[in-house]
Amino acid sequence: MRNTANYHHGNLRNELILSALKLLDEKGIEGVGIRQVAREAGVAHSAPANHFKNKQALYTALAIEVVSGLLPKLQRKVESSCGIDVAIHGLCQSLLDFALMHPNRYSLLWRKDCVDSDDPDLTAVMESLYTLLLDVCNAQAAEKRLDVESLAIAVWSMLHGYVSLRLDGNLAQGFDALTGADRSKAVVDVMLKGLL
Amino acid sequence: MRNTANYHHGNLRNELILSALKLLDEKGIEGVGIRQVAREAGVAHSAPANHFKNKQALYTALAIEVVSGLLPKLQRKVESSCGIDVAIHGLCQSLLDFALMHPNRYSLLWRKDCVDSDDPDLTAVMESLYTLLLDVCNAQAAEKRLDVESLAIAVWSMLHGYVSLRLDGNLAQGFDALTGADRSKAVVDVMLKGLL
DNA sequence: TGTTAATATGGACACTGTCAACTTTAACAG
DNA sequence: CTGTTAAAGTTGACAGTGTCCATATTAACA
Repeated sequence: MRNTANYHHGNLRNELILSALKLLDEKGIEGVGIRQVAREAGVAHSAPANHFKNKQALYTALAIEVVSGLLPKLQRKVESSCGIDVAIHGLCQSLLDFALMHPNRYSLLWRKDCVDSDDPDLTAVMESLYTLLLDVCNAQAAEKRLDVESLAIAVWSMLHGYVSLRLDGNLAQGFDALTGADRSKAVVDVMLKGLL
Repeated sequence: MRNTANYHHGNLRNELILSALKLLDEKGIEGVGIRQVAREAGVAHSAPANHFKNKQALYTALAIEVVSGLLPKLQRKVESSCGIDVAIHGLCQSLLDFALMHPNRYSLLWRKDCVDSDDPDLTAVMESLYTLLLDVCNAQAAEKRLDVESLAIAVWSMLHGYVSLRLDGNLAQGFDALTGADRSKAVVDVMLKGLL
């Protein structure tokens, strides 16, 4: 389970995921095919079949890898924030940063035509994400007498929507005409100020 | 340019788009291939090449068709609303209804890996959509002393985000715990109440 | 040391998008 | 009315894909 040079690779599954991640970052999900991943990893075109029964299974494992990399960053950000307002802002900003830095990784998470949404491991990490958001919204919801879930969904919708529009190129990166602030900061501010 | 039965079809381009639309509704964008569309229309696998130089070009024409069908509905809704608040709510609700009724059509519009975002005809209809939103936001923005664009982007982000999450199956269709209203209505209310 | 199961290989199959050569027909000039 | 031309349809081919199968190699273990 350690060597890399022989017939039996020993760690191919992980290496395939890393190759897939590289291809994802470089060319988007369309550039991640089973055969291409195999080429990138230097193995035969049919080797991945031993570790992923499907292309969908490969994509699912890739999505899990992405979320697993994102989750601790967000958790650290929330924990290091003092004050609930700061925590929400920090969470939103961190997710925005991640999405702009790794657009293809972020996009994959919502491609239900690629990923197996019913996979228990994937749903587990996704629920961790959602739980993180719920915790941050809890205090606010009580104070404002709102249903926690409705509030969380509202925050999550705003953020996800803005990120998606940015990534799809429908929004230019501009500046708020009144405040002069960077638009993404301005929009997040406008949205959160309204809700909180 | 009239007959449909002969070697020269006369109206194949439109018929191909209709076939593509049918396949899109039934199986999602993955089910819309050049050969499948040709089969659905009952022509040879290479006939579409005379009308669409690319698969991307076919998708782009399909997206234009979708937006062209959506746009007048929204315009009618806005015009028939008295009061700017009602207009915004109506616009949001109408778009939400459309997206939930034709999820695959809505999703296609944001698949920049499928569609040619630089196509002049597509950008034209998309800008019509955005202009509609800007108009509706204008009065509100002046009153609240906000940058029109930041406000419009915020509204648009919220709505698009919520719709996307719903369509991706990440949100169950539930009810607000406090008001008992349908969740989608509750969330739209929460978001708009905050902003307006 | 011999057996077994895991894992990698190469070949095959149906399917795809795209291209090229060909056929049919509509449109139009004379 | 006729002959030419270009548009619009056809078939055939090609490389690339995901998936399955039989085979070969080797790690683990009795």
